[in-house]
Parts: sequence; structure tokens; C-alpha cells
Amino acid sequence: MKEYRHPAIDDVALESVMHALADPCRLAIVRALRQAGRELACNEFDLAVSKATCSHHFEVLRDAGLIETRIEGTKGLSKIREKELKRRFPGLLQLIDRE
Amino acid sequence: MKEYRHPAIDDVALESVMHALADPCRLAIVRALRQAGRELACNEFDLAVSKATCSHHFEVLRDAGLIETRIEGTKGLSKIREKELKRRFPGLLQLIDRE
DNA sequence: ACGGTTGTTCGATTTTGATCGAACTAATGC
DNA sequence: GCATTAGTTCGATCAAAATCGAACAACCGT
Repeated sequence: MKEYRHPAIDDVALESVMHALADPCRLAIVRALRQAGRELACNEFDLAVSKATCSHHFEVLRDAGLIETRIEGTKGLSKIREKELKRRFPGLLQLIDRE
Repeated sequence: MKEYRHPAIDDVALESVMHALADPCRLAIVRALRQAGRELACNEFDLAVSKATCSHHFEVLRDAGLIETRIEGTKGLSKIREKELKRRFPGLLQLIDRE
């Protein structure tokens, strides 16, 4: 598996974050990660989309600085970039967590 | 000019808000309204888009519960639905205001 | 009544994005 | 080495969204 690229949080525009979270599938992923409170692999979400689409959504979330993914064996384990997001986008996680 | 329809704030999904703010033009409109602190007419923004497109963006923002518009003469004056947004989407305005 | 201002609506075009299947890569376990 | 697992990449398709010009509607001031 390839190495993942993660943007510096200060290079991320609010616009990109908004775009990433405007999709129901991606919002569900982020919320699941928030609730889990631990790293999750792509296939631990029950999303009604194919592997290819799922991979695409994770890429969008990574590019928007929302998640970071590390490789362990054949799996990619993702988590929210919590501390950085709290500093760079105060209010964001609060917003996502409501309801 | 026609009457504008404004959704009840509780009928608005976070997803819709995210989608509305994912567009650079619309984010600029909302930020300009925040900074102005008063009602603004469509043509008071210098957006690099046509009248038709501008009208469309205001409609999206209205449908997402972000702004409300009243008609005064030939103008449509818009402002942020501040109080309601603070209650329904805590963190949102804070997020928009940063930088 | 007429012309100017302000914005809407329509229809068409173009761009962007979501989605998938299939082929591929890389690590794991037997 | 070989099958399995996990995810990527490619190419194509389909749907949603941004954009525009032109025609229209409502109001204003004179």
C-alpha cells in the first residue's frame, strides 16, 4: 500500500473542510470516528458504497485535513486530527458532534 | 419581486449548511455579511459572477437557513440568521469568523 | 407613463463530483 | 509459493451543481 500524504493543517481552507463534510457518507465516517474514539479501518464502517468509492471518500477527508491514516499490515487505520482541528478550526468538532 | 421562503431552522440539516458554505462565492457572501453587521443587498458584494448566478447563490444560502432576506423597494436585503444559527449549530459562526 | 434599478426565472452549457467494476499492489498467513 | 485481505488506481458513466445570457417582473423616481 502506498504512503498517505497529509496536508499541513494551516494549508487547509475552510472551504475544503466544508466540501468534505457536505457528503452524507463522509459526514457519517467522521461521526463514526468521533464516536469510536479510536482508529478505524475503512471496512469497519458499514457504508452502502463500493470499495472504490470508499477509498475515494477517505482520500477527500485526508486532503481536507480531517483525518490521518497510518498503515498497519494490510489495513489503513484512520483517526480524526483532533488537536490540530481544534486549533485551526475552533467550533468545527463541536458542530459535527451535535445530534 | 417575489416573497422569499425561509425554512424553519430545525428543518435544516448540517449537510445542507456544509454544502452551502463549500462554495467560495457563498462563503464570501456570508463572511461579508458577518463583517458588515448590517443588511446588505445582492449588488453590494463584488462577486465575479453574473446577476443570475448571484441570485442562485443567495437562494442556496436561504435554503440552508443561513440568511434571511426581506424586500425593500426594488432591493432584497439579507442578513445572517444569527440567533437561530447559534442555537441550532453551535460553533458554526465561530468557525466562519476565524481568519 | 417611461426609464432605471434590482433581482428572478428559464433553458442551455460546462464543470464537478459520486459511483462502479475490473485490474492492480502490497502485506499476511498458511 | 499461493490464496486471502485491504485498499488503490483506472476508465467510464451518471447526477448534481455552477455558470451564463436573455427575457421577464416589480418597484421607484420623475
